[in-house]
Amino acid sequence: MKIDPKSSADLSAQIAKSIRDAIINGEMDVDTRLPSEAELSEQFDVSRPTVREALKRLAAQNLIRTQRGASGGAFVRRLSYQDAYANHITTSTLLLSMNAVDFETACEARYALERACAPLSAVRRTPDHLATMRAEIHRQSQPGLSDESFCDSDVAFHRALVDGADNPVLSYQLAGAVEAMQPLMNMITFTARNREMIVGLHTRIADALDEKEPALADTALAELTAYTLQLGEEAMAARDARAAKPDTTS
Amino acid sequence: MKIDPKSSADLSAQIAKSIRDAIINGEMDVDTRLPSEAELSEQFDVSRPTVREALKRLAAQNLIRTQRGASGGAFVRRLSYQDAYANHITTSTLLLSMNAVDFETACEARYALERACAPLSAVRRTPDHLATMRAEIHRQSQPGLSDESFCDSDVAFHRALVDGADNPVLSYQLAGAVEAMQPLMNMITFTARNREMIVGLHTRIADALDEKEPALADTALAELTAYTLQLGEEAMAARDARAAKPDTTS
DNA sequence: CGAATTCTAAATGTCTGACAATTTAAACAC
DNA sequence: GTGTTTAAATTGTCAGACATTTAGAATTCG
Repeated sequence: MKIDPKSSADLSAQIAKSIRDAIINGEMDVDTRLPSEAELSEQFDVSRPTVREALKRLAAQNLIRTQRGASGGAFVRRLSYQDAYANHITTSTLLLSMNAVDFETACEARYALERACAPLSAVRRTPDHLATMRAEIHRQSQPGLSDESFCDSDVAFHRALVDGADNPVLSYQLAGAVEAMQPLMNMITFTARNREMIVGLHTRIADALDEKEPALADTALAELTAYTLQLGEEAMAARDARAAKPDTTS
Repeated sequence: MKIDPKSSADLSAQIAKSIRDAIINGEMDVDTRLPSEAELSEQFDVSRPTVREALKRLAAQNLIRTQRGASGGAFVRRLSYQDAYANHITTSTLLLSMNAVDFETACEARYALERACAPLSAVRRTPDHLATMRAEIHRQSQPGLSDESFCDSDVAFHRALVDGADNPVLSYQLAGAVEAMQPLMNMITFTARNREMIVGLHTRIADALDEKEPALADTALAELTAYTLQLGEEAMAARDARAAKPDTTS
C-alpha cells in the first residue's frame, strides 16, 4: 500500500486498487479503521475528492463501510454471506443476459450443480427443509398460479434442496446458477400438463430426500433436467417461429 | 430511473442504485451512452462530484466504462466472462478468509461441484484439455517443487477438468470454489508420499477422461476428496497443536 | 479536389476551498 | 456523580475552476 507509480490509469482507480490489495492480502483485519480522507489525500498526494472516489469504489464492492462523525471514518468490512449472495446473483444474472447464454447451457449447468448437492442434502436435510419443499410443491399445484409465480416457487424449492446440504459454500456457489436461470425460465409458458409433470418430479425428489435415498433423488433430478431442457427447446422454437413470421396482430 | 426520494442514505449511493437498477432491468442496452456528468447532476439535482462518486461505484462493479474526450462519457459495459471470473474469485476468496470457513466445508463443496462436471468433461474434453492435465501431472511429479507451486499446479489441473465440460456457466460458477480453496490448501505441507498419492489419483482421473469413462473419473474424484479431507484434518490438528503449546523457539 | 494539419468544443479527470451534518468525547455546571 | 453543553473530528455535499483527452469541424496546402 501507499505507493502510486506514474501510470496512465485514473488516480482514484489506482488508489482503490492499492487499498483493495491491502485488504485482500490480509494486511488489514476486519473493522480496522482506514486513515481519514484528509490523511489519505496527503499520503497519496491527491485531493480529497479523488480519495473519495476511490473509497466509493471500495464501498460499492462491500469492502469498506463508512461512518460519519468524530472517530468515524472508513472501516474494513466483513463480507457477509448475505452480501456475497446478492452480489453473486446479480452478477450471474447480468452475465447471462448480456452474453446471450442459451437456455441449454444455463440449464445444464444448473442441474449438474444441483445433482452435486442432492446426495449431501439427502443425508443432512432438516425437517425445515422438507417442510419448505412440500409447501412449495403445494403452491405449485394451485391452478390459478401465474407462470412467474410458478417460477418463483420453483426457485424456492430448489433453493431448499441446495440449502439442505448444509454447506454455506455450496449454497453460495449454487445461488448464482439457480437464481440467474429465472429470467430464462420465465420465458417458458407452462401448460397444465407441464406443471403436473414438474410437480410430480418435485414430489419424487422430496420423497427421496425424506427417505434419505440419494440414488432416487438423483434419478428424479436427471429426469427433471431432461424435461426442462425439452420445454426450453420448445419455447425457443416457438419464439423463433414468432420472430420469423411477420407480426399479424398489428 | 431519474427519481430520488428524500432518503437518509448517501446521495451518491441512491443515484448509483437508480442507474444500476436501470441497467439490470435491461432499460439500457450494452454500449448505451449515459447522460454526461453535467446532465446527470442537473437531472438528479446534485453536484457533479456527487454524480462522479455514483459513477465510480458503478465502474467498480464493471457496469459502466468511461471514455474521455468529445463524444466520450459513461457507457453501459458488457460484462465479460473474464471480468466476472476475476470478480467471483476475489469475492469467494474473501468470503472464505473473512468468515473463517473450515477446510472441511470448503473442500466438500469444491469436490462436490467438480464431480458434477466430471461426467460432462468425460464426454466433451478436447485433446487440449487432456494435454494440459498431463502437463500439470508431470509438473506435480517434479521433486524440487515448492508446496505453493504444487498447489498452483493442482488448481490448473482441476481448472482444465472443469473447462473440459465445455460449459462457460459451469466454469464460471466453479472458478469461485476451486480458486478460493487455494489459500486453505496452501496451509498444507505435502510430503513426498502425499504427492505421490495425489499424482496417482490425478493420473487416474486423466486416464478416465481420456477413455471417456465417467464412472472411473467419479470414483477417483471421490477418493481424492477423501484423501484431501484427511490431509486437511492432519494439517489442522498439527496447527492446533502448535498453537496450544507455547512457542519453544523464541 | 483531396489530404494533411490545425482548431475548437465537449467531455472526463483533478484540484481548491468552503460549508453542512453527524457523532464522539471532553468540559462544565449542578 | 450526573446531566448538559460545547467543541472537535470526520464524512457528505456543493461551487467553480483548470487540465487533459478526444472527435470532428474548419482550414490550408499540394
